[in-house]
Amino acid sequence: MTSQSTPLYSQLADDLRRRIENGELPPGEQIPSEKDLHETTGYSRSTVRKSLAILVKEGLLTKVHGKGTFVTEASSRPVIRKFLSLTENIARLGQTLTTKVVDIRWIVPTVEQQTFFQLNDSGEPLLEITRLRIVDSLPLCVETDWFTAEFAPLERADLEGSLYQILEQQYQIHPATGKKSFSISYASQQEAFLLDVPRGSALMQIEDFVYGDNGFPLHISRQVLRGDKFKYVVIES
Amino acid sequence: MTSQSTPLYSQLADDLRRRIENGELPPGEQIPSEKDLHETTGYSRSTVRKSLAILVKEGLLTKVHGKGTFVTEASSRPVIRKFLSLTENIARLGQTLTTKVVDIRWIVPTVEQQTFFQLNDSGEPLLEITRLRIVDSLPLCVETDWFTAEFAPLERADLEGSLYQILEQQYQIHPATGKKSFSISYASQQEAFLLDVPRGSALMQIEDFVYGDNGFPLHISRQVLRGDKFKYVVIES
DNA sequence: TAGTGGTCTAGACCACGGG
DNA sequence: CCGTGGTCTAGACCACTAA
Repeated sequence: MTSQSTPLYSQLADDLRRRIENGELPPGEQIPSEKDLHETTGYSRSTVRKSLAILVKEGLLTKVHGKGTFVTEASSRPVIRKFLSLTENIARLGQTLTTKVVDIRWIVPTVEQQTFFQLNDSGEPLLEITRLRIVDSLPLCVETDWFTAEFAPLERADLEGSLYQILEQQYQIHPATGKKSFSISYASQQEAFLLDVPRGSALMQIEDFVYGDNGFPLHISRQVLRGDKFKYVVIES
Repeated sequence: MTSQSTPLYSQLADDLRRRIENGELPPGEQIPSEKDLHETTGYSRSTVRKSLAILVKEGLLTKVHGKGTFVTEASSRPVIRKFLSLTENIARLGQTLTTKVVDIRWIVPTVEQQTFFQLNDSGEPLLEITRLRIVDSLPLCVETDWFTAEFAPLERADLEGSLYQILEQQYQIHPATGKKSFSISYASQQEAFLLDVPRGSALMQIEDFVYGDNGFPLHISRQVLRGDKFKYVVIES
């Protein structure tokens, strides 16, 4: 009854994720066995297993064959767990993330952007949002996001928080899959100013091409961050 | 009959992967439907789906609801698909990767390394292998790998190819899960020389803490690469 | 409407860990 | 030995795409 059309395994995964982040299921704790969850939820074991697989992939749960499933120790959790989740991940580390909107404008898409968004040559512009993200008063990164006109209302949204949350709550869209690339770029004048580094400094550049869970292109994101001050960690499995 | 204890879904995934890399299933081509594969292989649809999920995760296949499953276009494939797979991924792009062993030595582990490998304070040394990897005569990265004494025979192996292959063939161990981190470091004298860049140049640093499929710590790898010349791409799903 | 992939079930047997 | 997670099956119904 939580919702109508979201799959059962997503609902169960969301529920467990919430209980983990609440502290109800603390790190190191063994969670109920698949059989238990099957019985208490009424879902089949396959469905339960699919839920757990999601959380294992996110690094929140660890399975041990023959023993059970455990909440991953905080120390070995990925710092950044999924797309656009800077906000919550920073919060979990007990640090504060503030966001300042630097610029919002409509731009003519590049060829690469046109391809990704499957735009005709109709000259449809893209919404470009540039924000500065600051951790504990230290500038972390300059993030630029591009959206299609479909998301025009974002222009008037409160962008000083988590874009991820806005997308979920106002559009019922969850970033699902995507392509992420890492490279090095050098600080432009604006980036140097915002990040408080010399112009031309080496920055880590992370580009995301993100699809929503409906399979359609959602947005493009480009972050440039001070790679000397931060590490970007991902868990693979 | 392909093998005895490897799961059916792995066997099917391996088979399809081989057919894709052979060119038998070219990029863009639609592969047989899940129902077809179920009938021709005799495996259940769930098992077939699990195989496909693996290849989708690796970026080799793309599913489209209502249409079918297709071999991913080469242009949108991840450059580096899994741990230690530089060799095969470069090969797929039609480029040649050569490797030169720079240094092999036994070193005293750092605290971080001791923790990962679960070493006692017995002073057990680690095998450190440093190699230069060159793509089409352009130096790509300096890779340093650390192993426990268990892998001492590596010292006398042919290290000018794929470490990944040696581990699979001689130790029957497959890199499975791990933690990867991205940051920026600056070229040391040796790195500058090997990569043909000025000393102090910004390099992309990728650290891997890799576990084998038996769940035990396998090795640590550190790569520093010319982030101005290459992008490191990962597919998320 | 026919064919595709997406979700879900109920049940079976195996492999591993620890008493 | 028991309880855990890992693999696998046979079948059902739904949602999407395209003719």
